[in-house]
Amino acid sequence: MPTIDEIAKLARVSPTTVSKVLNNRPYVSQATRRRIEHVIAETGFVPSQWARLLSQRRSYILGLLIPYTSDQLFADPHLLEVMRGIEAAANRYEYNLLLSTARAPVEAASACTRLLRSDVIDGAVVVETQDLRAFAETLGDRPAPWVVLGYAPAGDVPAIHADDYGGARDAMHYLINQGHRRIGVVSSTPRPFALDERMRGLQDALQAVGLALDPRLVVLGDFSTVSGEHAGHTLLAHPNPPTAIFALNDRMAIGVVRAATARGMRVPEQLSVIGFDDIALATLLTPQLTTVRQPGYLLGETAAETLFALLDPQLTTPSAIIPTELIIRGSVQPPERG
Amino acid sequence: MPTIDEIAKLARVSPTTVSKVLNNRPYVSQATRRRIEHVIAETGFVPSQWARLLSQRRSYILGLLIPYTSDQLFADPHLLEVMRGIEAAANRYEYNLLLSTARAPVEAASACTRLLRSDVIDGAVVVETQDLRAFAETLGDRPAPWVVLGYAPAGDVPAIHADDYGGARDAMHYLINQGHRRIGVVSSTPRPFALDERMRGLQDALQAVGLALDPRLVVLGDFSTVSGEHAGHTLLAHPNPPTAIFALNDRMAIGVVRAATARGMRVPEQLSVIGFDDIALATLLTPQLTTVRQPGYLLGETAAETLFALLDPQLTTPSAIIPTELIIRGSVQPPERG
DNA sequence: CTTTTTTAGGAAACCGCTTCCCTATTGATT
DNA sequence: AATCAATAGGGAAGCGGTTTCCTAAAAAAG
Repeated sequence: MPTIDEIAKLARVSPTTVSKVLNNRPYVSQATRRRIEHVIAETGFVPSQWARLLSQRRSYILGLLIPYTSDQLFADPHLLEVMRGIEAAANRYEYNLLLSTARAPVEAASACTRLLRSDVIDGAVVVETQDLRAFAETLGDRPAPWVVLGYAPAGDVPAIHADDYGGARDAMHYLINQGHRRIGVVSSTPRPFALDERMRGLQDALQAVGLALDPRLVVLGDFSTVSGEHAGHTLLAHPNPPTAIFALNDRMAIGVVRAATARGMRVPEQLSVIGFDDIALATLLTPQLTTVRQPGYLLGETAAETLFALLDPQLTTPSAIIPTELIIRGSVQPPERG
Repeated sequence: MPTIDEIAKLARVSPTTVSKVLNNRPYVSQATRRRIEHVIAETGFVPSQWARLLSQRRSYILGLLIPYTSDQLFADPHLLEVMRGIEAAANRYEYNLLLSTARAPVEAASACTRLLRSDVIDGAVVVETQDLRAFAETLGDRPAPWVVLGYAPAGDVPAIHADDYGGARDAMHYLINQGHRRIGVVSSTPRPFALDERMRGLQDALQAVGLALDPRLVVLGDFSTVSGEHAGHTLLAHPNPPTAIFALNDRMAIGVVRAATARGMRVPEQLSVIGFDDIALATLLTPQLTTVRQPGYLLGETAAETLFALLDPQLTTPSAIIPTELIIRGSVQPPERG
């Protein structure tokens, strides 16, 4: 690989002049510029990023720090959708994406910390995790700017998340309006802030009509389809089973549907199911899943845009809440008269 | 962010000695080492990657060059599975993954070329693309080592791919054994090498029993579900429609099933459908899709491992062919007597 | 007790590019 | 014709580490 000095020598100019050409700066004559460009094309010279960045202090690399194991990441269609949004935005700014996942949940924080303290990336989108608060504190002096995708641990870092509260409230409201009174909930543990918000939203919807959540009808999963299936069985085995189940994400909702089917129950005739996220799979089921749409692409895009704004010191970047939308499809109907 | 000089000053030593400590080199006394380590911990110092790499010539960043638009990437479950494998392997070697997709198909090659010629990444896994041959030629002198995921354009770059030929041959063989004689094929355009191989495999299976592919029963899609749906309609509208359809990837197979259903046909009773890839969705359909499993995770993992071996100059790394497996589920059965 | 080897540590060059600042030439202004 | 501004280009000092080479002190060998 040639260096700028060799190019300079070949073009019979100084490295300074070559640098000017490389960076489109003025004060180079047409003739010289052309000569240098010709040599560059000839040799296939690509300036060293490292060296360039050492002096320029920009790597044009955006970190995407996902404190999960890669298995968890790739199993989550919603998160992938978010990633797609981030990718698109990064692309628009000619940034590359550096993906960092954790080998084990434990070491997630330290890997993120290292990256944010280092100068490899110009900034990062950090996906919310349990110990984000502790994480934020270990960051120290002057980390690269970052944005959290989820709920912020401290006040000073912008947080981008969907309107989990409103979405869950609307969904529950819809179930109530359809006539359901015994409603099961599949939540999860450990519970990120987003799920707290969803729980709060659905409880408020219940309270608004004088109902309350029966704690025996709340079962915990871990976001996966199989955990939803287990949860479904648990709920349906109840002596007085619910007529509707609200799973706090779509994958678990699919599990619930599967559990119901396995028990010979028909959805939505004998059991209404509602999910959260609106992943692509939701429309491929029969019946198609009624759910709350959380626009993953937009979330990712907004997070990245917020970060890019942050890279420009004079801009202030606010947190953002992305609206959700109730998508009514075929998995909910009024309960049968028993 | 502190620099090595400041650390040196604080620890009352020279930068050289600090560097020794940072890189675990000998010739530093216990006392001095401890003192320096203490200062480093105190200040939260993280050495600059850029600077370090300028002299060390390793970035510990692996490129994943996917010459598609990010939309195409994230729409392809098989490719995501491959990515998961690469991620896992990279993680094992403490490498980070730099994801580079193309904004437009056209500029894919140039972006890849730039990255491979630059020193940002230590090496790359390049997903096969149409113009890979031309691409390989523009690489010039001494690009970073790379591995192609798919079929190699030239002899000297290792290529990792599944046994597309054998998989397609086995699938077709199975259809024939089930008694099918009029078999439709949904291929694609532009056609990567992998699809050539699949076509070759299925044609050989037909020839082995004295049959030939009816060119009127070959329809082209573009890998997407909707294109499969179109293809399905086209094939089924044929005056003498096929009794089985072999879609050369699962997404198109799903489209075919959808088309059949829309026309009031039952799968597999009136139409057998077989796919290729075995994406997760294949088991969620009713009927579950019979398909050829292409182990995406293993493919990705193998590609990454091959690349890491390549990074070590004394090792030679061969290409690899990953076996496929026919997964028999519910979407194929013998044709009805007409 | 001298001589040789090993250990501990530092000075300075270097990695490849950018940038600040300086000089010489050309063109525009008066 | 003299003055001033703009243009073209280069020298050299960083950026933040690593590495080579050197010296002095301590340990081992004779």
